Amino acid sequence: MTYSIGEFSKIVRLSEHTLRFYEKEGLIKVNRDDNNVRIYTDENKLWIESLLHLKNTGMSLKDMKQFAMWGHVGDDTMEERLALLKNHRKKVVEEFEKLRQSLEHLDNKINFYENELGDCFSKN
Amino acid sequence: MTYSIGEFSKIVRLSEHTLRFYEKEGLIKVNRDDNNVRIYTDENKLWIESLLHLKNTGMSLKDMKQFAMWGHVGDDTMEERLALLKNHRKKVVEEFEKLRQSLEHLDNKINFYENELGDCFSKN
DNA sequence: TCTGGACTTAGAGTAAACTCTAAGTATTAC
DNA sequence: GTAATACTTAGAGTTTACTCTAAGTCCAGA
Repeated sequence: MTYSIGEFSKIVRLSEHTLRFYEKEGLIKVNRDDNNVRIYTDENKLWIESLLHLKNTGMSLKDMKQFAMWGHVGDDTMEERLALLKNHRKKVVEEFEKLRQSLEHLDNKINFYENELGDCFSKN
Repeated sequence: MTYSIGEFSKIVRLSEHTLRFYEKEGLIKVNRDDNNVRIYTDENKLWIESLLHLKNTGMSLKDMKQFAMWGHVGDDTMEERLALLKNHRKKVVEEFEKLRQSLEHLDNKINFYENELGDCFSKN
C-alpha cells in the first residue's frame, strides 16, 4: 500500500506541515513519483511509529535526527545507534520512576482531599 | 528554619529568577521581613515540592496557578481542587501507560540491536 | 476548464516556561 | 566603606517543536 501525503497525514496523525518538516530535518526519507509527489509506504509508517515512540520517551528532535541519519547510512552505524538508545534508555527509566513517584504523590493528595471532604466521592 | 532566597534557591533547585517568577504568578506566597526581604520557611519548601510533583506529572503552570489560588483562598475550594486533581490524574495515568509502552518499544529496539551486533555488549 | 490536491522556498508566528538584563535602591557583614 | 546579597519594574531573549502563510507552479480527474 502507498499513500499520498494527505492520506498519510491522517493515518499517522501528523499534519502535512509536520511531515514535510520531519522530512526536511532528515527524520524520514520519502519516495517520489514522476511528478515529484511524495509516496508514503507502510515501511514509512513503521518508521514514523518508531520515531514517535522515541519522541514519546522525551527524545529531542536533535537526537532523533542523529538516529535517523545513522539509520539512513546503514549497518556500519549500528553501534552508534545502540549506544544512543542505551544512553537514552537510562534517562527514560529515571524519568519513568520520577513520574511513578509523582503519580503516587498525586494519589496521596487525592486521598487526602477525599478524606477531608468526607468520603462522598468515588475515585472516578 | 527560615531561608533567604539564595539559600532556598539551592535547596529547592530553582533559580532565584524562577522563585520570583513563581511568586509573581501566584504559585507561592512568601513572607517578608522588615526590609521587605523574602523569608522562606519549611512550609514553603513542602508546598514547592508538592507543586514540583504536579509539574512533574505534566501539569501546566496555568493549572498549577489555579490550584494555588484555590489553596490560598482556603477550605471552601476543596471540591474544586479535588476535581482538578482527579481530572489531572486521568491524563497522568494515560501518559504513564504511554510512556511504559514506549519504554517497552525502546527495550525491544535495544535487544534487536544487541542481537544484530552479536551479544557482545551487556545491558548497561 | 476548473477544482483539488500536490509541490517549492523562505521566512514569520506561536506557545510554554522560563531566563536574563537593565538600572537603580537598600541593607548587612567584615 | 565596600562587597555581597537582597529588592523593584519592565521588558527582552531563549529554546523547542512545530505551525502557518505567501506566492507561485504543476498535474489529474469530472
